[in-house]
Amino acid sequence: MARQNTVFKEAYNRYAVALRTDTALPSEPEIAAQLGVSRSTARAILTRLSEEGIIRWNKRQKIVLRQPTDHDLFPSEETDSLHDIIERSFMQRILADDAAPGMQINELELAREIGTGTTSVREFLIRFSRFGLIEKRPNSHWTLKGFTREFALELADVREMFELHSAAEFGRLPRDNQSWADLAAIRDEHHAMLDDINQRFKDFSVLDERFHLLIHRASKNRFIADFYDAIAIVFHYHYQWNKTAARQRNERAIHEHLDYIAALESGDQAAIDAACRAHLHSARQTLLQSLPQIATETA
Amino acid sequence: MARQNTVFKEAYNRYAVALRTDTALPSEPEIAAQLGVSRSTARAILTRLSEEGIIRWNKRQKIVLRQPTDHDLFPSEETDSLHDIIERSFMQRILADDAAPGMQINELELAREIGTGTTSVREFLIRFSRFGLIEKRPNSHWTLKGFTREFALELADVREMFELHSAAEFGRLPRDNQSWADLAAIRDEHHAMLDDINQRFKDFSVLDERFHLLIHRASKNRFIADFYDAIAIVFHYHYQWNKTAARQRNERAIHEHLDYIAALESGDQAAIDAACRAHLHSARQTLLQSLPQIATETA
DNA sequence: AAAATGTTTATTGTAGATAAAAAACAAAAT
DNA sequence: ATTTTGTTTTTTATCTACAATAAACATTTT
Repeated sequence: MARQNTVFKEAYNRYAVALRTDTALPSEPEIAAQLGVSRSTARAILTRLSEEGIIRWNKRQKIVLRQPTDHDLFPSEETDSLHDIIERSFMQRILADDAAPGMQINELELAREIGTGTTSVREFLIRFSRFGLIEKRPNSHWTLKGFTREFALELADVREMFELHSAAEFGRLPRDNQSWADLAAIRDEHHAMLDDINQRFKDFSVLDERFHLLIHRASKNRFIADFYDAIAIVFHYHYQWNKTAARQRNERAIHEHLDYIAALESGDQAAIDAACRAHLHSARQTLLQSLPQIATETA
Repeated sequence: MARQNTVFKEAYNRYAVALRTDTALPSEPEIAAQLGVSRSTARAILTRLSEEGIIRWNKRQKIVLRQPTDHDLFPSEETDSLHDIIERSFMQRILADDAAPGMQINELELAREIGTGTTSVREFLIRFSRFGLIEKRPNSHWTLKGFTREFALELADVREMFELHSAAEFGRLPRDNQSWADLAAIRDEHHAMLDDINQRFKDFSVLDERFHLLIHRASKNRFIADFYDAIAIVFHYHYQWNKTAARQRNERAIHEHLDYIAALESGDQAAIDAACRAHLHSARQTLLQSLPQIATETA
């Protein structure tokens, strides 16, 4: 097998669930653009929908005959991209308790375990190496550096430098910039979450990511944006496996965010700096507390 | 061909040139450690040296019979690692005048031109992408973002944040730390270069890199260190193709370095901050002036 | 016993092949 | 004339295979 058609299957599912009986579908290029795939893939979707009797397709005429059922969709195992499968599987391994810093990472073993070829694993590891959690010795194995206290501190230091910079830039944005409207929307979502904190505290991490991403976008700096992507992925998996005192921690963070947002909206650089520092300081504490207690760097 | 034996050939050359007639060679593990290769490769080297009549080898006895000549060495084309070949070839392309920002990068075409497989090119591009000069659209081509004014400004911003941080950390190092001795040595080299500036101004870039690397090491932060690696590679190629007003520019930079070093040695954080800012400001100007004038981002 | 050499095994680095997906080209319809 | 559909070509993503290299194991030497 050279390549799985996961792009097709995933897009097919996405398109099928949105279909409504008796409606007419747009042109092929439009469908392709909607789904973010090429027209070739869009046509493959239409072909399959037609074969399954879900639409009647004749050149420009595309009529939805019936609503697709769950039975028509591809199972979720077949729609995940190989990259995502490897990422999940790998993160699970390195965040597991038995993954000690200094451990060797074997490409072939990983590939066999995941049920994939070595090339994909190699490429994943190369991409992943920019997060600073693994390191390669040339012509030899990868080494797991691990989610240690040192890692957390180094990450937090860079994050603070970048976010102070981005926040200051944000404060300088002209008032008619779209980001101010986005910020106001996010502010309102914070209030809404706070009103129903007991039910919704679990949704905070998504909101948190959106908030910080908005701030970092203001810097218009590709290195800062890339670094925040890395942080977001690492945190995503880390907090998924380490859910401690989430309710209280998140409520506190929401209040800090609201102070921070108010400072941004005031446009007062000193206030922005202070509010940003306050939040980053407590974010650092949260991160350090979430670390597995055993893990210390094996220099 | 699965893999070229460039590791062997490069290490063979390195070892051969250091041989002296009538000396005895150390044990295999020791040779391997000296060269930074495995014992397997070290043995391959000894085998070849023996076959060529350069040494007499019998178990522990390894006597150098004759000095190897240039004729005994492998030609330099055969000793470069594939990664280096691809890197050079690629940098040449993207720094060439006809490489306009927004241009597509074709893996297969690049591979054919370099005379290598696509896998190696792909892996190179993935690694190279962290420098922010190229970008990938999933399932589609790479795009050259190019050495533009935007790139230079974003790079300079991050560099300044990191170096101000590292310089402050350097100032806090205990006086018995090895870095202070290294700094003094580099200070002396600056003076020596200044005394003979007309002859030696071309060697400045190497000294410059060592100086800044020493500072960044003080931060003990893997993200800062990695970023400086990226800067160093980009600058290495960039200044190789853009040699403008090197004499004057370098002399000025040496003076700034000496001020900066004096500030570090004083331990006065305010002085360090000021000297660091002064140098970074002029480094930014140098970088901007070295840009090709045509290149502006195609958003 | 510890270190060196001799031998075998495991792992990485790279080429080549192939299906999926994108992109380009050609013909038809508004 | 522009957009849409039909068809072909190009390019990417991924698997498999294999030589180079590293690493492990076994034997010998000091």
